[in-house]
Order: sequence, then structure tokens, then C-alpha cells
Amino acid sequence: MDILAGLNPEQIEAVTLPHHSALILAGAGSGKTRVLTSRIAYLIQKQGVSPHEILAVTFTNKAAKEMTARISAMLPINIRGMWIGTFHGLCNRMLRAHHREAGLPETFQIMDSADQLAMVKRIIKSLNLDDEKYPPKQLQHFINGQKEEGLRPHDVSVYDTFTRTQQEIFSAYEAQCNREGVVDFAELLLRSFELLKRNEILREHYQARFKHLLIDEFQDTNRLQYQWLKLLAGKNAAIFAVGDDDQSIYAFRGADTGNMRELERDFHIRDIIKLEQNYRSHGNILDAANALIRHNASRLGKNLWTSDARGEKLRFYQAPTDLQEAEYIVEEIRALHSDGVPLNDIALLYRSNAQSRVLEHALFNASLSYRVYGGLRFFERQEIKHALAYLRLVHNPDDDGALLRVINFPARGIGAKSIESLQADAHGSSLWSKARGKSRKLDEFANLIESMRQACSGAPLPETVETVIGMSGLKSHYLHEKDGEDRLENLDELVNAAATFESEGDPLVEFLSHAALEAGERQSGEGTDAVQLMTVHSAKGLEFHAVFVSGLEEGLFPHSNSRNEAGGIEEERRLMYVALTRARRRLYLSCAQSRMLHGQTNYNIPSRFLKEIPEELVQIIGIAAFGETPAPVSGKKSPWRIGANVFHPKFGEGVVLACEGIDQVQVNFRRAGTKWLALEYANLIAI
DNA sequence: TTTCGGCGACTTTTT
DNA sequence: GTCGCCGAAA
Repeated sequence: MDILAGLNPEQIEAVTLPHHSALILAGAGSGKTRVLTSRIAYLIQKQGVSPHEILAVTFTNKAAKEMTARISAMLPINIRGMWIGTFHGLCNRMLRAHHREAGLPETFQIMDSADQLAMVKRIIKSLNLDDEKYPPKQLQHFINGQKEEGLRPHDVSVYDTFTRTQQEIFSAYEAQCNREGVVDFAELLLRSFELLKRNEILREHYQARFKHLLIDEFQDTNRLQYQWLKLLAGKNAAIFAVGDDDQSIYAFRGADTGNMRELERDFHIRDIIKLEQNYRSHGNILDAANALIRHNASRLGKNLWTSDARGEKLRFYQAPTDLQEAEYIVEEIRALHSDGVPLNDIALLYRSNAQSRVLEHALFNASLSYRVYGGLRFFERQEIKHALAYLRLVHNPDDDGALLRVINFPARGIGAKSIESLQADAHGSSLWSKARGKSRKLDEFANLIESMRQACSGAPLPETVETVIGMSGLKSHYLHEKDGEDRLENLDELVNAAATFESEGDPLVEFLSHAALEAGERQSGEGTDAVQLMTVHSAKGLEFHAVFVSGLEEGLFPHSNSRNEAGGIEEERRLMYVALTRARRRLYLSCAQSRMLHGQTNYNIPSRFLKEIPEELVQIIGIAAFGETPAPVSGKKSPWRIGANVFHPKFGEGVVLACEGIDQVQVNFRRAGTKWLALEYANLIAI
């Protein structure tokens, strides 16, 4: 098979680049993954590079799997020796191999975010700090932020007592992690980074080994990830970074597009290859996306084009209420479906999860099947986390987090009091080490764990899992619980997962790491023909025949919180760009004049992003006449209608919330807030 | 120890 | 509007 067949000139240039570092700016739908995998195939097949010398890194397990699958389809080689995976997966692999040099116990465990938060809470309590003043979530964010900057507690610059306390919590948190032999996600990266930095032998070993580092979604890398890559690359490796600054929508979690410019500098990149030919969308859709993103000042600059037809115009619908918006969408979905578009080729996108409810409701009433992405993943479910906690205890009873999770689940009469006194006692050592000889119930628990350990020692993984689920009492607990059937099914599924799990070393350790690193699918009911509902964030990387972008209102999209953040609006605009470029053939944009949010009705003006799309690309499907808005609460003859957009010389733009009689209106001003105005004096202008 | 009710939060998300 | 957490009552 010819690797280059069917590639366009720019793609071929990227795939066949000589051995020096490169940055590939790959626009939406420009065949990014294809270029990445073709590059790997080209290196191996045409350049005689050994799979052993290649490291390819992605952000998500899904992307890593897809890359692996595509490469195996292209090359008849065993890709085992290749390091393909997520940043965290590869760091985990490295740390397992060199746990001693990294200062970790051989069978260290990985905490997911929820585990981490629980530990932060414990630390704050144990330091007798007020969790109102030191919200655990915020501290978790602080700790992760520091680690992603490569900072340890002693590196934190302390300039006030608040930061001092944060640093102390960070410090205590680290001590606790070390004591329990657990690491959080950020720690995987930081440890791996420090290992390479300090250990010259290992660093040189890996630098000599990996001649090619390929990075997917480079715009999403944070500082630490970039530093890790830089260290791994050394002087001789060639970096092949693929990314799109216009699709950077994760700055809020530390992604730094500045890394693209740093890469250019650090690796003396001569030319940036731009992949601008789009194979996904019709012309009008691309023109709209291009016009929108041009409003962003900080870009590397790129313009998508297609050889495809212009296609249909975009369709815009402004509904009086969110309910009517949903009804309109449902009607259009019906029409599309009867025209033969499969439901699962239709996506309904929104900015925030809270918006899905109205849409779900309308779809449900119309008996259209739908699937909502988001929600709990398999390994995050309560019953699964409980079972995993027992497994962790079997493996390492000093894991306080696991012990606390299940010491009284199923209930065995060990309440808050007993746990508190145990914690007071343990001070500096593990809870397990102090569990015996305090009370009959605690002894019974200790005996239970001990006998579970014995029952599991030497047993194969699936049997261990089954034993633990049985002996712990989880099974009988859910058997007696009224809605426990699903949970029991999930526990069975966990045994299945263990049975099909392939490991190279200690099966239990690897299974537990797998559970933390790969929390499983976020959706259920795969395979059925159903409309896809998701946030714009989760739609990244996907494409659909028809896409509805709903809730295009100021305050929602762009989200109001983004207005005060530096670069916030630009990130929202990139998000909008991602939303638009998901559509292949048909793109609907909609908004509502009034919307139920957080239990109260809001009146918002249409999103500024709508104005940034050239009119001639858009077909306006009946802007709801103001006459159709719900009648004003009172005042039959008020000159203003609820929901009308107005301008006040002093307060600026706003929306009419209510009318009182003929001369009073309540207006929600964007800047000045909500005010009652006497029309006799206020000079309101319609906009 | 469990359960129930009140209160506050509430953008996006992967590992 | 709804979820989750915390504190008080059963």
C-alpha cells in the first residue's frame, strides 16, 4: 500500500519531512490524524526507523487507540515496542519501569480527581483548617496548578499568610501521598519530568532511544507537558507536533498555545506547514467559521478552504423561549430524519450541560431517541469505586483513602466517632496500622480485610475481583437495596473487565492503574440510532451531517464568566469555531429571547458571534416576531415588549424584563444591572 | 447510624 | 430546577 496515495501536496510535505522538528498547523477537518499516522508509517516503512525509536503522544485514550488502530491497519508490524499513548499513560509506563529511581514504591497507585479531592479534604481537616476559607476544590486546583508549573511545595513563593497556608496544605498533601504510596495525575507527569531531569543515565538512555516524538493536539499541552517533551527530545530527536491554535479550548485547564511559539524557537523550526484544505464541510460553513475566527487577534493565521460545493446557507432561528427553541430543533430533526439522515449523524450542541434538559425533554416528547454525552463513567460509579477501594486495600492496606471509603460501607457500625479517634491516633502513620485493638467492630473490619488478602493471594485477577465483591458484602448490600440491580450488573461487568484485562506485570496493580487512567466511556447506549447531545467541548474531533448549535445568547455563549477573564472571549470564540466546523452539510444556529436558567427566567440578547458571521451566508428562519412573546405581565399598552433589546443613553444595552402600566419598564442592562425606568424620563431606543 | 430536609452552587474536562 | 453536601433529628 502506498502511504502517500490520496494525500494532498501539503499533507505529503508534512508526512515526508526530513529529520528535523516541525510544526503542522492542521485546521479542522484537514486530515490531521491521517497525517500523523501516515508520518509514522512513512518513517518505519520508507526511512527504516524502528518502531522502538518512535514515541507518539495524545491527550485522550480514545485518540491513542485510534492512532494505534490506524497504524496497525497500515503496517504489518507489531506496534508493541512503540510508545503510543497519553501523556499520563506514557509517564506511568516510565515510572513503573524506574520506580526505584523515581522514589516510588513498586506498586504505587494512581488517584483520580475524586480520590485527590477526598484526600485534600482530609488534609484540610487534619490541619484543623476552615474549609470555608480554604475550599478543598480550590486547593486541589492550586496543587495541580503548582505541579503543572513544575513546582514543589518548597518552590511556592509565599508572600502572604493565605499562600503560606496553601503551601502548608500542599506540603502535608505530598507527605500523605508518599505515605500511602499514591500519586495523582499531575504527579505522574511531574515525577517523570523530574526523573529525566535528575537522572542523567536515564535521560540519555531515552534521548538516545526516541528519535521521533510525535504529538497530537499540540495546542492543548500545558507547560509541564512541553518541558517533559523537551527533555525527552534532547538535541537529536525530531519533534513532529500537530495542532490547531484556533481549536485551543482548554486554556482554562492550563493548555498554553504559547507552547507553539516556544516550540518554534526551541527547536529552530524552519517552516510551519499549514493544512488548510478541509475535507469535511461545505463552503458556506467554512466561510462562516473563517469569518468568525478572524475576529480573534492572537492567531497564527490560517484559512480553511474546500473544493466542495458552497452548499446550503446556515440557518438561523431566534425563538421567543428556550422551550420554543427546543421545539423548533425537534421539528427540524424530524424533517431531517424523514429525509433519510440517520439520527446519529445529527448533533445537538450547547455550551453548558445545564442546557441539555429542555432539549432532552422536547426530544422525549417527540419520541425521538437521543443520547447524552457526559455524566458518570464506568470506573467513576459508586459501586465500582467501592469495589476498587477494597481491591486497593487488599493490595496495600496503608491506602488511607481506600480504607476510609469502605471502612463503613456496607455499614458495619463504624461511625464518624470511631473514624475520628482512629485518625487522631494514626497521626503520621497509616490508619490500618492503628486499626486493631481499639474496638470489636474495628477488629472485625481488620480481620475481614486480612482474610480477603489471604483469599486473594495467588488468585487470578477476575477471581480476586469476584472474591472481594463477595466477601466485602457489597454484593449482598446491593442485592437488598431496592434499586441495586444496575449496580450489581456493573459489579458483574467489573469482573468481566478483569477477565478480559491483559497485563504484562502484576495484574492487580495494572488493573487498578487502568481504572484510574481510563475511566471508561462517558455515554451509554452506543450503537443505537440516536440524536447526539453534547457540549461543544466534547464535540471536538467529531463531525456530523447536521449540527445544531443552540443557546447562542450573550451570557451563555459566550459564557458570562468568560467576560472577566483575560482572553476569555477569544477562547469562547474558538469554541464557537469548533462548534461550526463540526458540520458537514447543514448547520443550524439558534437562540432564545428568554430562557429558564437556575430556576429563573433570563432575558438575553443574541450572541455577538452571530453578528460575526456574514449575513449572506445565513438564511434567517423566521425571527420570532416580538408580538409572539409572552404577553407582558401587566400593562396592555406598554410600548415595550418583554424581551425587547433596548439602548439607554446612560446604562447602555439591555433587555426588557417587565412592563408596568404604560409608563414603567424593568430593564436588565448588561453593564448596569436590572433597573425600573419611567419611560417619561428614560430615553429608551430599540436596537 | 441512618435519614431527611434545607441550603448553596451552578462553564467547559482529560488524565 | 436539581444535585450534592452538611447538619440535625429519629
